Amino acid sequence: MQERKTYYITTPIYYPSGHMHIGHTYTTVAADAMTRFKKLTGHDTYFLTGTDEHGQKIERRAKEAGETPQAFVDGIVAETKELWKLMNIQYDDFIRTTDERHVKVVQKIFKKFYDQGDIYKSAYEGDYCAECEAFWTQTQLKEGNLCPDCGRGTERVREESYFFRMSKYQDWLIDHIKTHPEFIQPASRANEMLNNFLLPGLQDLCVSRTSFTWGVPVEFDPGHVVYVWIDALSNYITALGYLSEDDSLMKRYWPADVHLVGKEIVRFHTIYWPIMLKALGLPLPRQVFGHGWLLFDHDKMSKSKGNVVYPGPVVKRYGADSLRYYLMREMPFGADGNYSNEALIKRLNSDLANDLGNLLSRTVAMIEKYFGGVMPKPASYEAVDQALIAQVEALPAAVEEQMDALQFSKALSEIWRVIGECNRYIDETQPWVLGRDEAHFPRLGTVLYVLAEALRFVAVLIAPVMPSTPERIFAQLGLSDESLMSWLSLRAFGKLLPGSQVKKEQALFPRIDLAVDLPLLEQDNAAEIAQNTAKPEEEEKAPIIGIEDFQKLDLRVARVLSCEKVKKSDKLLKFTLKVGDEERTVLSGIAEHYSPEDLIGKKLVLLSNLAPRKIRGELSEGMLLSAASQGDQVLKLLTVDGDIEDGAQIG
RNA sequence: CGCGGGGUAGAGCAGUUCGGUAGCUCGUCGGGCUCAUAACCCGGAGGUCGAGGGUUCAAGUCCCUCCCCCGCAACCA
Repeated sequence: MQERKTYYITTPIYYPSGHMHIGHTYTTVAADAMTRFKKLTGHDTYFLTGTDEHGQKIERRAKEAGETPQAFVDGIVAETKELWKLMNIQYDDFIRTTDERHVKVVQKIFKKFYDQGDIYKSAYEGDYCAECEAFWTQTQLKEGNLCPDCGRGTERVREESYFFRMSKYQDWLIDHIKTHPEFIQPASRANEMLNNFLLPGLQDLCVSRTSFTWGVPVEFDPGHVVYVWIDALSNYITALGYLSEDDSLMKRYWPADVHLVGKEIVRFHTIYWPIMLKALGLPLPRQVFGHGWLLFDHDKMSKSKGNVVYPGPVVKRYGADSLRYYLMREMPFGADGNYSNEALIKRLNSDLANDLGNLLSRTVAMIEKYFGGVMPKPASYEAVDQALIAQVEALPAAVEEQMDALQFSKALSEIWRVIGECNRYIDETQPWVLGRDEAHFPRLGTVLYVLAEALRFVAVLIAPVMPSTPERIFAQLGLSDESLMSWLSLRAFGKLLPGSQVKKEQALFPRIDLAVDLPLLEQDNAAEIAQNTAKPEEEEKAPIIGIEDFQKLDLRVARVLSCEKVKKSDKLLKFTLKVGDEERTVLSGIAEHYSPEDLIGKKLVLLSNLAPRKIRGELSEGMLLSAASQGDQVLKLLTVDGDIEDGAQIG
């Protein structure tokens, strides 16, 4: 017996600092659909997902919630697993970076790298934002050394760290990418990696930290924990038992066929990860597929903007299959796409209710009406039948071709094209006319049989994306023989057995009233956002201070003499200010909120005794005060009420 | 000139590899049908393909210049 081909697919391991939203769902559904398709076509599949649970941000969130980091992530992970269950996701393994099996192997890998000279000890210096766990360069920081991402303060940190010698493997990797065009998909991302990172030269990568403890300890150097790269990326092999007592899964499934990732982490998977694998002497994954993002109102989903969408409300109303269909159908896999509840409802109505659901409904209804619910026997096929049959028979190969390229949307549109053909076929053959005369019943039976058999093909082919729907279709068609629900059964048209009892049931996908449901969906989602952000997002309260602390600040009224945009910067404005008889240059990161010409002559509030600092090569002598809403959507400069001379002291 | 992606009908998108009648879904208007979930089928209207220039018998597609939007710039799917 020939051994079945294996297929190993992974999602990224998600960061459980908050609740999983529809973006995570998108990736995971894609992996699940792909796994189900490969299983259907006879592969030995393995589907891995999980969570990346270490790091300072988790440590902090846990503290805010008054929990230990482990208890905190346990809670999120439990919810995540519930969500995947709700979405009908069938993963083979859920790896957590806090699993002992993972931790032990990460330590072994780290040690191995160190022993073979890929990792060396040095020091890292930079401006660090503890909230975002990110180092920023001077040019990236906002005025006042604020983190460009979250707007909080950063600190200058010098930290002893271990580094990975990336440059050593650079030429090998460039060669690999160039000689394996299928490795990075879509192909445009390969150019991005080459031009942005590889060809200019790789910097050595910082792979340990001492500034926090919530991570995998470096065994041979207490105080260090393994930083995200080696910890997180290696999940794809630790889950298979690499370097453990039982590595049979590793032998069976590695290298992975596809790592499914969002486009923002393509870099880590196509540069760091291959280099790590090379250093371990392991083969590389065959493909890293960087898919696009689900945008909301053409904007990135983010909690601070309050535009996150959670899958719960949609699934509760319309079922997991509906949401899965929409996610896989609406946009080409790889490109960004817009999510909106309105588009969702329209798509469900037209494709699922009108086209597919109604096709089944009218087919079954006619078999009941004209044949007492007994599946008729086909007589001879006419040209119109043969044309449809040819399309149906060609469908599995077409779907397979698109699925193999992870083009879910195209695969589905192939299926729906045939569904459209079936609806047209009914119009052409006019079965209700045939039904008026018993002499035409053989012909009528043929037409209905062709439709039922076409629906069987459709039901089998949509199963990877919509796993619960096929059985509902089969039930109505009176089909219970499982061998007729397989991929192999689609080799030839006409396997459906006449004589079975069909049964019309309630609509597969009832039509949705947009006007009624849209507000309800938005309401439910808003409620979920509120619930999910209630606890952890509380702002830290500033400590109570005495007047003497306040008096350290020298606040002055400053008149804007001139103001211009700083070149090559999106956010910076350069001000020349009159403060009494002094002139000052100050840079401020507010260009997204103000036009320079509108500010000239205004009287603003300046913190004048802030230590000067170079920003973009210019010396900034002070800081203009402003008020900002959360996430900086709205930002307003402070000004004074009424007229007063510049230089006046504020207190 | 930091890098990358994008700009095609009212909306959302395909088509650009390799030049040859500008297409799909939704919406809209008209017609058909009555088996079906007010569903289905046919047809119409609607586009200077971001702007300008060039190559060519022929440009959405190739070349040059410019404008606008988005993302990335050491972990947001």
